[in-house]
Amino acid sequence: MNDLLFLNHHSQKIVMRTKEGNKEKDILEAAVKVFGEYGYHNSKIAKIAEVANVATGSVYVYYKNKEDILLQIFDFVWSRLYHDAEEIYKNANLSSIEKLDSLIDLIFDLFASNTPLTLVFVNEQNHLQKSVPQKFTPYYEKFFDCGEHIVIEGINSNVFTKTIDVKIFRNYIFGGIRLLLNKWANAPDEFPLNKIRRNVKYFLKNGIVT
Amino acid sequence: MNDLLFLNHHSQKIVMRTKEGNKEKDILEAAVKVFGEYGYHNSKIAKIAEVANVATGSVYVYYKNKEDILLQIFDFVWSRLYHDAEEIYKNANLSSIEKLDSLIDLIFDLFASNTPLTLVFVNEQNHLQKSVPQKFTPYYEKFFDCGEHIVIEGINSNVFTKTIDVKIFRNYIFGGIRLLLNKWANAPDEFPLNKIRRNVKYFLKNGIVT
Amino acid sequence: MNDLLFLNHHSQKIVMRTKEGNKEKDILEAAVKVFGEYGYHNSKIAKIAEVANVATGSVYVYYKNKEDILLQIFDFVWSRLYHDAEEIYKNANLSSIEKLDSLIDLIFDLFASNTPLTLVFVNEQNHLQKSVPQKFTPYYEKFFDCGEHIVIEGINSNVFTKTIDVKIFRNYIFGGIRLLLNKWANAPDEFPLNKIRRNVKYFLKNGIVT
Amino acid sequence: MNDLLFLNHHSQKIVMRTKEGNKEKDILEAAVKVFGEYGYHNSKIAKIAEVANVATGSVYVYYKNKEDILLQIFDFVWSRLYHDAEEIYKNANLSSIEKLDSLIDLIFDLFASNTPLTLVFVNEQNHLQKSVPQKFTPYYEKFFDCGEHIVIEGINSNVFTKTIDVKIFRNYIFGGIRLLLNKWANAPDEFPLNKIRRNVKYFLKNGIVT
DNA sequence: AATGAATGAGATTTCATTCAT
DNA sequence: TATGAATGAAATCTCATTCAT
Repeated sequence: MNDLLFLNHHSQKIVMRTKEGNKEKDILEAAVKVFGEYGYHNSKIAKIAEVANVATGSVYVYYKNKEDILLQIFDFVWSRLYHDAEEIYKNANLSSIEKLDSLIDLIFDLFASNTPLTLVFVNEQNHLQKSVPQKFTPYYEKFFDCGEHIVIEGINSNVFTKTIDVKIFRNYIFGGIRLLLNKWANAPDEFPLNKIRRNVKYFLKNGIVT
Repeated sequence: MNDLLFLNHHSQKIVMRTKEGNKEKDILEAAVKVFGEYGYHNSKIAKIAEVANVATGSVYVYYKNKEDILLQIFDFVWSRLYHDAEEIYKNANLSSIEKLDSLIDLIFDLFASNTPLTLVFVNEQNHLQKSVPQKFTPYYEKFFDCGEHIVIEGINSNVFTKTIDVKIFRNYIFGGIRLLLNKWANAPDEFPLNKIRRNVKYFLKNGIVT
Repeated sequence: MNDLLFLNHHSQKIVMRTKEGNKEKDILEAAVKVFGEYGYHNSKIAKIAEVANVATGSVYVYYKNKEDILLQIFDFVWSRLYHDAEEIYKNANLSSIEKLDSLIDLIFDLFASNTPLTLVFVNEQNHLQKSVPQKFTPYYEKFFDCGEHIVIEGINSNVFTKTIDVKIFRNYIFGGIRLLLNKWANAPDEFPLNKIRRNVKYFLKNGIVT
Repeated sequence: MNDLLFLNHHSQKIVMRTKEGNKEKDILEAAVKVFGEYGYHNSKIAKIAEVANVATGSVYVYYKNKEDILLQIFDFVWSRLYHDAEEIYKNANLSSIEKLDSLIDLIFDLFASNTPLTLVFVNEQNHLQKSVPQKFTPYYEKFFDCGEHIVIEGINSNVFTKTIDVKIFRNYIFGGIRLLLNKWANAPDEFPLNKIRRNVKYFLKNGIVT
């Protein structure tokens, strides 16, 4: 979560990096590491507290419960993705193809420097969508709507084919990217991010038939 | 899991369908239902036993532990996929494109009639690959190798482009299909399997640029 | 709870006293002791299990949670009181005064040999009526209705005075008895049960004015 | 607790009513409300602080711990009751019967305007007498001694019967009143205080036999 | 093989109390 | 005095697994 800003429960920006520390942020970052390493269900609150260098009880000062922590992580990620995606969508200087490429870049750029966050992102979303769908971040849908609009624009301007179903297409790409991010996070040397990025851009535009 | 054969721990075919029932198979099928509905971590052995109509303790007569049940499910699925994929691969009457299409069909055909199995397949594999990678079914790799060979064949015969990285391609497709199967299993009307199948075949061959 | 029968969750009589033991009953009796000694809120499930000579988890095999145990205790007591009270009420051979005296005896007889049960009875009912009133045993109201009917009978036959409000009277007596049972349970020598019993019968009939 | 004086830890009268407020008193009054509503064991210090409009930590500036707050409440109540009872006892103008009636009135008058205080009084005394008997307010015993003396006076002057045991009698009445106060506090319309008062005075003097 | 009662380790969560400011 | 973030001990409850029958 490096140099990124994010918002706490009261929508105040958490940017403090002073000596006194920022426990809310420390805990969230620790949770990302722990969830990333062990998976949500095998992660213990005590371990998160230990990694965050706070007492167990302190976790509950900032987060309602274990699930809430995961919820905040996804809220952070999808909010970022959505806001950046919207900017791309609104950018009149970009062609449909460029917008789609930028969208791909956006995702890879966000995760490029944060393996644990990637692991949480690719592995734990199902849990939340199953268990507390009503509380799941609204940015998720908004992001996809944004992507959909870009594709529809491209179809209307005859750059993209009419043949495809947009809803299916968006899930197809996202599923593909998600699994590739997973592979990268587990074996960065075998699956270098830039190679993945290049291939994905090619696949989705041209397919593989010569 | 209907009319499919599968193998027990001693690699004996389980086909018995006598009156007394086949508890090993009953338990596995019950587990698929329960894991599919609640997710692996929220599934209780007692619930699986109840659905299978056996006593809790009986589950441990046939399976070492909870994880082992999941392992057997994936072993069954990937074994099926691998064996069928190999047949396609070896079929001299098919072109590379036809083989690739058949591979897609293979997957969709397997899951078409079994929503719970689909849900387990798309949601719970990560768990096993994280937690017991060394025990994970060898058919998984074999299946993908098979798919890879088909693509390489196509590249060599100039039907498929050299531009792509085969390892990345295979994960890209599989990730896309996996997420789409998930969507279908949760909302079959919104995501009809045949529409998905048709779109996927188109995407992977042609991409979306006109 | 000595030689009394009581019913388990499935309304089966629990009378077994064999070597194999009867854990459901053991736990309930242990709970009476522990609740009686420490009070409900300061009683630990682990302590109850220890006293009952079972594992902590076994408590939850038979009881939904801590509150459920208390609920079963009160259900047992009030069911006993109600059923015995009804018999008295229906007994045509007794005068109204004799019925009232028998009602008093009934209560004292039930608790006479069981100090811990008395302590639970006099100290912990508030908790349940506050926290889970909807689940509280129906025998409680039924018992009091019974007592009320006896008093009304007496009023109608001019043995008891019209001056009183029956609902107030019933709570007055019961409150008085409850506190006296408490005193007895804590200091049986200072407050001998038979002396209490004799006094109570006198008070409620004659008052103290000469 | 309205216009009543009470004493702080150093036996100084707390009467200050300045703008800045009187936190010690605010906290005690808040505690009465919170204990009354939730019961002692389900009341949280943080909630008391919130109701008192002070910080959590401030509670510990004035009270040693949670139990101490309850102790102060009972000390306040029994001190009031004792001092007023003593006045009645010493009043040479009253007959024994009048004194007894005044004692009843005393109790009802104290609680008449303060439902939460009543609830604490009738529900939480057991807790203290069990858990910290050595620290329980001395006014409790003194109040009862006072009542006892009044009854003994009556017996000696032949107004009250010799038949009764005074210790038992005092607990009987007090138990009855306590339960009735409870009923009133929970359903003031069903159990109007004056009706209760009238009935209690009648019962204890005349009993119910015509 | 089949059972299901019994186990007990373990994890989440709560909250009275402390203490640095 | 006053604060309220931080603490961490403690307790309830869960449930995979065992084992005597």
